[in-house]
Amino acid sequence: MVVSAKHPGKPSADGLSAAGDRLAEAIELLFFAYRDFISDPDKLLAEYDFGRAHHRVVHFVGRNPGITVAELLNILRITKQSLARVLKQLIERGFVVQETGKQDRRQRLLYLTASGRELEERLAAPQRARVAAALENAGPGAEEAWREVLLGLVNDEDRTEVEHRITRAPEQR
Amino acid sequence: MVVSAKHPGKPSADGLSAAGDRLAEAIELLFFAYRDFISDPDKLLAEYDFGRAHHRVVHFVGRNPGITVAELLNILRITKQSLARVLKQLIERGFVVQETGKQDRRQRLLYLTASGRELEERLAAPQRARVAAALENAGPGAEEAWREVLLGLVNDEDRTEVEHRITRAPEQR
DNA sequence: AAAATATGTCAACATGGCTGACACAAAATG
DNA sequence: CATTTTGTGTCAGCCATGTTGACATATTTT
Repeated sequence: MVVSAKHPGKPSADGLSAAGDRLAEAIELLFFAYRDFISDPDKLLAEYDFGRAHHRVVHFVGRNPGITVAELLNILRITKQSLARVLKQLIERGFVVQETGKQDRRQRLLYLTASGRELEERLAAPQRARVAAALENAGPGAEEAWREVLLGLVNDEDRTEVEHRITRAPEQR
Repeated sequence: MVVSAKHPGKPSADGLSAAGDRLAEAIELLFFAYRDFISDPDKLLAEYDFGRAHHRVVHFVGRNPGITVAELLNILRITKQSLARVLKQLIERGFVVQETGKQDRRQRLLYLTASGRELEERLAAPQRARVAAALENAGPGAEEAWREVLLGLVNDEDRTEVEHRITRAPEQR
């Protein structure tokens, strides 16, 4: 094979810089993995007339009962107007409830209802199965390495918080 | 600490099912890692008045010179109408060129121009740096495990293709 | 000659981001 | 106690990017 001079091929095509491509491959792999990973719950969400934004809220409220709106915004990194749209629907349709904060009565603490927990469980099941299968297939020890790399991808200034969030019991309010 | 009976806490809060939560944590970690990973190129894209959709096209055309529209659609898993919108802009502004296929003259083979390659490089740089830092920090051997798990997350029916795509030289046309 | 394929395009619509402005209650501060 | 700050909600409008459906054209395959 000859790589066209007019249109250079991928760097590795000439066999000279294959090693330098490993990063590009890793980046691509992350794209493919995420593409399929988030595709799981879509059909189910459609049944509820919900979208991926609803999924994220249900997930993080489920994992952090009593989370405040501000904390949720900090996790999702979206504007409060964007969050309000989906949150309103989840509340109206009885998947999420709000409670006024005891210490700080300005806060609206968010909780899943029984229906909300059921939805969360149904959404999480295929993703858990997918991750479990991938981890099992990769053998023992792979999970630790995998998690360490993912954590390393998080912004430096957010890493501590994420680290706590995925291990810590929910903060008290 | 006492978990409210009215609003059950996360499963791990009672210390009884912490192990079962590992999957949920892994799922969350994937969310956080991807959230920050894709945030890198956004500022740069804004300078060009482009979005993430343009980024994806530039990336995959750059990595697969001469890729057909159909192949690109299969990678991105979007409709041809969605692709057409961003592809048209990339072509009009001189980042991508099309060439009629030699064997099959119906095909439009896609290539980056010099500007396109420059854009691709500028977009990829921060992501490569992020991944490189995460891998280095996780120590030797972590990369292999990380990749294996990510590959395991891909749909069974797509795994072989993805595997080839991230290692193989571009197919001939 | 007819059918299938690769691509392009038009139109309309939905989701979920965004900015900017404003309102209100509660808490924190001087 | 008066003032400022904070947490939240909401209205209005815009934009990017996904969707479906229909149709056109050129080319290849049958």
